[in-house]
Amino acid sequence: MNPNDNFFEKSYTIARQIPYGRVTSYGAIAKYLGAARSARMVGWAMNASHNDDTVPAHRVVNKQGLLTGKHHFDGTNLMQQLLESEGVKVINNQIQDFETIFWNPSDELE
DNA sequence: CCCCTGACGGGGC
DNA sequence: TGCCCCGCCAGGG
Repeated sequence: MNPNDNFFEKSYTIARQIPYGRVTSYGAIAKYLGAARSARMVGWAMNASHNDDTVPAHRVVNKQGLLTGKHHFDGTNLMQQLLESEGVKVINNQIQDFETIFWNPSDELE
């Protein structure tokens, strides 16, 4: 990855590699980027990615598997709908079998 | 320029 | 196990 890319771009690069039907967390991305304590910035990056439809921001949730960012999508549960359309079960903002579908960039990427 | 907030997470107690 | 506090850093008031 190009080290000259800014934090936002790096976050997008990782997010774009999340496989269909899988999810990861803000912290996992931050950690992979070498900024484990800046998970909030990843959230900020996702917020700024609203214009960029190539970034699957709905596949990024918090470490518990909660859809904490659903309020930032259009409508009330667009984020949940997007996930469910990929086969991800969501009940009361909580992703089911979270540990099973969790995709860790630190494990899958180099 | 200072203060507060936020799609988070870890560590302390 | 759970609550609370603190670091992180970009933006807005």
